[in-house]
Order: sequence, then structure tokens, then C-alpha cells
Amino acid sequence: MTEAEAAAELARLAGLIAQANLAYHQHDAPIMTDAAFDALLAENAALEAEFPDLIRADSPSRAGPGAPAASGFAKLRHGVPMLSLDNIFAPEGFAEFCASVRRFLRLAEDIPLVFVGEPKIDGLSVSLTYEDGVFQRGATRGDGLEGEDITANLRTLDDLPQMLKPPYPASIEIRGEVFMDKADFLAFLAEQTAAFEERERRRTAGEKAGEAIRIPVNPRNAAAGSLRQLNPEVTARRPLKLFAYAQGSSSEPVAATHWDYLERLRGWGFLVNPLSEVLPDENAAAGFQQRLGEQRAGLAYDIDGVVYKIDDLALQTRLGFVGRAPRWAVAWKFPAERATTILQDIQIQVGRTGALTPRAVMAPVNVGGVLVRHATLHNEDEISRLDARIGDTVVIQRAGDVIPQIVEVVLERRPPGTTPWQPPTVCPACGSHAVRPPDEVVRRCTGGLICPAQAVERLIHFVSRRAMDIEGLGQENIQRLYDETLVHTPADIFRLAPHAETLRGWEGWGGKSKTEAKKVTNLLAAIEARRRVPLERFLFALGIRRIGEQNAKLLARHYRSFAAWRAAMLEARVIGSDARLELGSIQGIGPAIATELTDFFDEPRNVEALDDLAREVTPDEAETGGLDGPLAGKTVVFTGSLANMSRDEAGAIAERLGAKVAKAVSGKTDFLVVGADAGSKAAKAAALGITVLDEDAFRAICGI
DNA sequence: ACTCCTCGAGTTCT
DNA sequence: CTCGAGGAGT
Repeated sequence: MTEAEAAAELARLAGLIAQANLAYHQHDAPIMTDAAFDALLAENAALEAEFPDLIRADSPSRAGPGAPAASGFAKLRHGVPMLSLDNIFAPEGFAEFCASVRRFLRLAEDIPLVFVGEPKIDGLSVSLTYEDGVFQRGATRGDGLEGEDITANLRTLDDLPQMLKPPYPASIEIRGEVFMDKADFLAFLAEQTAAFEERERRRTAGEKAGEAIRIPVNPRNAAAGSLRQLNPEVTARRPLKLFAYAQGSSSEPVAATHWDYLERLRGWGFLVNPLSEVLPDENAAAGFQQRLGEQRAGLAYDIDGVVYKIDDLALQTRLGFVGRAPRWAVAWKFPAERATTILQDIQIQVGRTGALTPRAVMAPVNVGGVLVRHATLHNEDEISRLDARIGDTVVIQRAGDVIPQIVEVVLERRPPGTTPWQPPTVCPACGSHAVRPPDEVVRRCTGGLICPAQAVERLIHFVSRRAMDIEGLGQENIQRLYDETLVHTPADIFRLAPHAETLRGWEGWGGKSKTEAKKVTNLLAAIEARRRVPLERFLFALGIRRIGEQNAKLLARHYRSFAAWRAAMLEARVIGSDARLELGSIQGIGPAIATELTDFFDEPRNVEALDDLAREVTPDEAETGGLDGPLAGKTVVFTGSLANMSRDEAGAIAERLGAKVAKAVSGKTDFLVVGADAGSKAAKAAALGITVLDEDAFRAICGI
């Protein structure tokens, strides 16, 4: 291959991979299988190895230090999703977890459940890919499906083997935790604080100050910041450590139990947390939890709990997943850190759909290293349950998550003369009635279109990343454009261009610094770039209640074009009309969602605003999604473990070919695809006379 | 009628 | 990340 051919090929690959990433990332239908995607990456890597001079600035591998820094990090897909764990906080929770495992496996009481207990370090999960024993790339957890490519930074970690010690599988993904020791963190904190003060001194003295210094708030934050450095040399100077703890995808099985797998990790040259233990039965967990709890303060690093995993990998496979969490592992967290403070006020926020949510304003207090000022109170029931009153002393915690919550009120310290908090009867933003339907939890503003708070929230939703994705238009800018009466409806956004000079006159939008000067230009360009959008994004952006990403996708797939959808919705306002029946027949769209849509179209001002918008924006027709494919309209169920792909992956392929993927076999099922160790579903399918396919037959139907 | 499960909506802080 | 509600299946 000549240089010119290679350059062209690399350009083509970069384009394809970027496209595939985009399609996957935006939750649209992926345009290729994971295997095909990996093949493209491999091809790209091979070419780059052969023609190192031709490595592109936007190379999908982004492996070398020559990678450009400007736009942050490339996205990298995980071979197997990085999942989150269910959290428990007490022995009862663990008992319940074990019971559900036993129920699922139909395991008798006298057979012990063997677990591995591992300290849960408060750091950053990373995924590391090795090909033929050589470290290829690494990524952050990200949203679980894909993370950021931080290969260059990970290479600087002493604990990360650049090469595995043999024997190793041809290709393997390893999961690990990157963290900073408490002592290292304190030293780093002191260093950063000194640098910060030095910078302040220079700045006030009018000297050149240099780049801004960030002061980390906790070890986790410091580790995260260090790994996200654009310059790997900075990361190299940070005292980061790595423990390996799990497996992602692998070209071949490497162990029969999780414990053996940890041994393999050690053999390959990884550090594995030495505190991990095999627990011979479930009763050993509570003791382990307590021991670690006692050791916790003396450990070199922060841990926030213990992860318990079923040791037998075959059982893990059988147990599988619910939603985003495995059924074979839980995180047993130590009690959350708590703090007390004063509840100063209860504010009411108005959401996009008019939901009124109370929000606690408190005297700032440090909880687990973070200064907390606000907490959500969820709804008025929560407030009455707590009997929280303004002026009360309250206990707050940041539990397994990040979001602070009020746990309880310290009644002994309640000042005299307080009264129970009363929910508002009118919307604080527009004064319309605020009503709470019986049997519902949220109170809503009835102002709808006239409520300015809802209007602003709808606009923010409209431009948000998962909707129209207009870069440069965040909450603050929208609020300002709204207040200055330049933008009151979504369509107004697309009519901003004539006001460019007005915008440039605003403080912070004008011109002194270089970045400011381009702000308006960039914003207008970002807006222009969104005059064409996929139909599903357009529908989601409208912000109709109950029409989120998934339901928008269902509608887009079904009606295909904006015009067809619009016409159908207008007709569907008549109960019993063909259009209404058709709407209700869409899998996943029930009466509540249908009514929400027709209510929207019943309001003439909504239709006006919609048509106004449609004059500015062209929603692209949705892809056919295999409407005439072999699986079109069929309901498919997967069971057992498939050899060449995960069930999720197989499901995604089937959906792309127009199938509906269900969890359980029923009379409506058309095909059951069975893998190894299939359970009761296969028998049931046989009883119902449903076509049963093995993996090869399924692949043949899909043409792969 | 009851039980999963998925989806939508709202929220905090860096 | 959590909660509540809708939808689908038993």
C-alpha cells in the first residue's frame, strides 16, 4: 500500500469510527456490531503501526503523546458494559440479596453461597485492553457503555503492566480502580494549595499568573483530575495507584471462579487488593464487613464499603443482570457520613413539566469533604414525613450516591413558634393554581404555556445535549436570552442571527478577550448546524410530558416522518379513531402516553409553536429500522449465555432488524434464541410450540 | 390484581 | 442516582 492510499484509508476509518461512535453514543441504533467496530479499530491500529507518520490528529486510537489536546478526550467503547452495583447498608439488605440469588438459582438452603469480599475503594474505575499481552488502550467508566480514552495517562502509572506476563489470552479487557493514597493526597493538597496561593500573589501583584490551579477536595477528586489531564506528563507526576479487580470481555475463559481470576491478575503482573478474601458462605460476610469497618480508618486509602461477588463464574453467568446492575454482586456500604445544620428555607422550583419540587436551603456544612448548601426534599409527602420546618436543625447525609438528603429533624433543637410547612397553592413563578391530583405525589403548576419558569425549563431541555444539542447555549444563556425577550419559543433560537450585534453588545459576549470575541459567532454557527436533526431528537426536544428519549424513538420509528406524525397526532385526538388505535398499538405506548400526546395537540398554541419551529428546523426522516427484514415485527427472547456475543448485544442486533426483544416467553413470542445453560424458558417455549433457534441459526437469520 | 421492569423527571456538586 | 408511574406479562 502506498502512503497516499494509507492516508486515504486512515481518513476513511477515522470517519467511520467517529460515525459509529456517534450513532452508539447518542443512543440511536448502532450502525454496526461491536465485532465490526472492533475490527475497524484493529484495522486502524495496524495501519498506524505500519505508517506511523500518517497518524491523524483525530485518530480513533489516540494512543500516542502526539494526540492533540484541544477537544478533550476521544470516546472509547467498552467491550462489555461497566455496570454499577446495587447498594445495601445493613445485614438485612445482604440477607435479602442472598435470598434473591437463591430464588433465582433455585438453590437449596444447605448449599452455601461462596463469595469473594473486596474492599470498595473510592477511586475511579478504568477499563484496560490488552492485545497479545500488550497494553493497547484504557478508558474511564463514563456512562458505563463508553468512557473517555485516557490511554496516554494510564501508561504513566507504575502499577499498570505495559505487558502481561504469559500465559495470557489473545485479547482481554481488565477492570481496575485508580486511586490516590490518603497520605499522597494530603501532600498533593499542600502542594496545590501553595501553588494556588503563589498564583494569587502574582495575580494581585500584576505579574503573569499562569494557568489556574485546582484544589482537589478529596482523594477521589484528585485521582479523577489527575487522570483527566490533557498532558500525560502531568499525570506521570501524580502519585496514582491501581488495583485490578475484574474482567471485561476476553477472547477465552481464563478462570472458573472469581478468586482464581484474581490470582490470574496477580500472575499477569497486576496488584490485587490484598485485603480481599474468599468467604465460604454467606454468614461470613457480616464479619468481614465489620472487620473492614474497623480497619477502615487505618488503611492507606479511602474505602466506602465492601463489594461481595459470587465466586463461581458459571453462577455469575446464570444470574446475569437486571437493568444496569449484575444480580451476582452487591456493594455493602459503610454508614454514610452525616452532619447537622440548620434548615434556613424551603424553596420551590418549577420544572419543565410544571412539577413543583421543594428544595432545602441550609447553612453550608461539610459532609464527606464536600460543602453542601442544598438538598432535595423530593415532594411534600417527604417534608411531612420528616416534619421539617424552617429553622429546624436537620441531619443530612450523602449516601451511596452524591446527592445530599435530609435524614431526620432533631426535634429537641426545634426553636419555639415554628409551624408545619405548607405546600404552595399557587405557582411561585406565574401565580397559576398549583394542584396535586389525588393519588399522585407531585403538585403541578397549571400555568402551562403562560408560566415563564416552565418556558425557560422547556427551552433548556430543548437545547440540551440529548435533545437538540446546541453547543454554547446553557442554562444561564437561555435565561438571559429569555429575560431580554430575544427567545421565548424554541423557534426564536433559530431567528437569533439578525440580532448578532445586539448580542455582541452584552457584557461577556462582546469582544475584549479572544474567546469572548468568537462567542456569538460560535453560538450562531452551532445553531445553524442543528437546522437538520434526526426526527427522534426533534420529538424528544419538544419536551412533551412522558415523551423522553425512548418514547420519542418509538414514535419516530413508527411514523418515520414529521409530517406523518403530526397528521396522525391531530387525528388521534378523537378517541376511537383509527389514528388513536394505531398510536395505542405501538409497543410501549399505552393510554397515558397517548393522552399526553393528544392533549398537547389539543392546545392550538402548541400546534402553532410546533409549526413555527418546523419552518426553521427540518427533522430528518427516521431510518426504516429493518421494516422489511427477516425479524420485522417479530418478538424475540434470548436465554442462556451466547458464545459470541452478550444477550444485550444480540438484542441490539435483533432490534436493529426490526424485532421487539422481550424478557419472558409468552404466547406472543415468535422466536426463542437459546445459548448455553438455558433454563426454564426453553422448556416453556417448546411447550408453547415456539420456534427455538440456537445461536448459529439466529446469526444466519441476521446475516452475520 | 399483582409483579417485574423500563422509562421519565428531577436534582447536587465539581 | 432515586423515585414514581406506566406498560407488559402472569
